[in-house]
Amino acid sequence: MTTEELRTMLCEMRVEDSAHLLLGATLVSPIGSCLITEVEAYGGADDPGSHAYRGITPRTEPMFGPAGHAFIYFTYGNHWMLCITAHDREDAAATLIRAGKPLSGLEEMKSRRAKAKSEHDLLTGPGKLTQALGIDKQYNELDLLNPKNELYILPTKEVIKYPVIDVRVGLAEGKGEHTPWRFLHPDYIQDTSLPRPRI
DNA sequence: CTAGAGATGGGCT
DNA sequence: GCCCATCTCTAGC
Repeated sequence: MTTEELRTMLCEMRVEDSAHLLLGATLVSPIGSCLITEVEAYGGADDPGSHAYRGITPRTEPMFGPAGHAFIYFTYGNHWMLCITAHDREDAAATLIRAGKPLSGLEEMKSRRAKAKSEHDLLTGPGKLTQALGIDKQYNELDLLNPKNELYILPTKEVIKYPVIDVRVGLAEGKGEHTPWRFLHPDYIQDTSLPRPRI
């Protein structure tokens, strides 16, 4: 699959299928790269757990834009979250990158994550991953399917046939907390964030 | 190992 | 003012 073929698929697929497709892909930044081991899907007007649930705002605008671009937002006073926008229909959608396995730039990632107690702690969480890879608002809305950009994604060589599926993390009651839109790479289940998947 | 709570600041109800 | 798609530290097994 080429990046342009991935773009076409993201445009046409439901967001939960896009999330599944992004498992096992490679995320590259100027700091280093990683294999994507955990993702979550977020929708729009039908998804009370999504920031886009109440419609478009300056912050959520990228979720309503073209597929394959970065949606990066700040939360909890400390953390940047990286999402990849999904389908090009009227409604919003994006996939949150929650965890990864380091592929290159290990030393640079360690120096950016001084508080990590082990290599396992480097990318096992959405805020940890952006900190380790140097991802912040500067890349918001960037086209992630153009390898000429500083931040981009390379498609997985083989689609993960049987992802581990779980409910999404951190959603309050009534916010779609039972929707099974968390996908984990079965071969790297140790490289995913807490809480542990229920399976 | 687990559970609980504090930190922290931008967005919006 | 309240709400977070979180991380880290501490206390207690």
